[in-house]
Amino acid sequence: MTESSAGRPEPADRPGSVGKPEPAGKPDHEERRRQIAEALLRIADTEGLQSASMRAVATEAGVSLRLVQYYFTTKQGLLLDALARLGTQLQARMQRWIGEARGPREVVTAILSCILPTDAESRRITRTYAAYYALVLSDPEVLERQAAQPPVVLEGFLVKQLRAAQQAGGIAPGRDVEMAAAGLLAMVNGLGSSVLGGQRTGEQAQAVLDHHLDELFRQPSDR
Amino acid sequence: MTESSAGRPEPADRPGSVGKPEPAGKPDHEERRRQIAEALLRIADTEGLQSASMRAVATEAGVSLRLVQYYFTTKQGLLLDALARLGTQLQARMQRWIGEARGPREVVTAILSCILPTDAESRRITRTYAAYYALVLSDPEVLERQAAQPPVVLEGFLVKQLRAAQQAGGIAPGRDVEMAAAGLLAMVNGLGSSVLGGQRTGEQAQAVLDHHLDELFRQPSDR
DNA sequence: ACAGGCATGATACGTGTGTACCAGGAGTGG
DNA sequence: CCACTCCTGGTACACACGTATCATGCCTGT
Repeated sequence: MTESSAGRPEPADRPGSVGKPEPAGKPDHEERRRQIAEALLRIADTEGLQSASMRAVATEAGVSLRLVQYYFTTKQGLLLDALARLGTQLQARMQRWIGEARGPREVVTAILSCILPTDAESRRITRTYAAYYALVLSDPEVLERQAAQPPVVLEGFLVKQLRAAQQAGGIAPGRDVEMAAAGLLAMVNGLGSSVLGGQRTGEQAQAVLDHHLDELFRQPSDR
Repeated sequence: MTESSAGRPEPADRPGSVGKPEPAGKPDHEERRRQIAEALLRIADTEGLQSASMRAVATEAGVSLRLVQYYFTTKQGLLLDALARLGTQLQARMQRWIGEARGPREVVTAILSCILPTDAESRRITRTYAAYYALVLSDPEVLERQAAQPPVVLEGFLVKQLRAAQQAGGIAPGRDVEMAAAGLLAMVNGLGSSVLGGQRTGEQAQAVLDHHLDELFRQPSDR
């Protein structure tokens, strides 16, 4: 049952991008898979994963049930593939945000606040991740690696950035940046949950984050 | 569908605690309900809510399916009742922890670290809450009030304690205690998620929390 | 032109679900 | 003793689910 998302036949001989933009003969496998997986993610976002049956996904994607079965043999395969795509989307968003940042402090701010559900895209991503959360917890081994990788590598990256900011003099040298990184990441995660739960708006969450970043980046001489 | 957990007939004439500890004639309604609801929570903890069918709950509780139906007419009723009980359990645990604390700082520490999944009881409670999380998110209005109440009142209480600590001189007067409370609570929530996700041990999460509490309670003269 | 395989549609199957129905036992007030 | 209400067991129903099966179209290589 360790079926990876690359377990399908996957013709392997991609004809490249030569002419013929779709003569309705050979459909683009990857495009189809994307279309179906995103339908699943859309349902997970709006109605939760428990409403994402194979039939519902097929309807949402505008294809027949058989097609969903064809491109993703089993439901678990579909769930895993969609989760991987969600991870890719988040990663792309984060790199986009990081790219616009100048200097270590802005990079740190970008990393953290790009996860907060403040705009439509991040709300969607966060809600969808939340939908997967319970599933990942109850399915111990299979999904653990797939989903537990991002957080740990992200935390390492954050530590690196904080250390850079510290050496540049933006953070007091006495600070333990590993502890700070772990705390900030957990805080952002928790803030996201509270926004999704309706106890806070995205702007309020952002304000809390900003406040703590100000606190972290305050020089001892500022007081 | 706004059926509260008190929607059952509820004989209303509790005979008090007079003699007859159970002649197998009239069973104790509340005791039965507790037994069944805790079976549901046990399943939610170990296998997730999606495995908590009426039949599974009945088997786990050692009663017939009909009994579960009898005491909780509908499944939603059972889910809500069990969630309310879970909240009560967490509240009881927290008051127990707070009771052992002397001084405002210890109260704050107790509030926060009693949520962290470090011992068996808190692991159980946290996992079970996590199992409910997706359900609450996808069911907007019905469950929102039931579950969104604790966090907001808890945050208010935390603010009060932090302010007390601040006036007692334990926290620098310049600190915004409301922001600090929101951040800490979110951080504890996020730390709990990471422990459940297996990225951190309970002890490591506790260490992160302690570090940030040290930071918050540090006097300006300490540096 | 013809086989062969890829792609897709319609439908069936077995299972598990929440809930409803019916029948009977046990205690109690008249 | 007789209804009467409160409990409890067994079972049935309708439905939704994931998956499997059969059949057919359409493109491609030779």
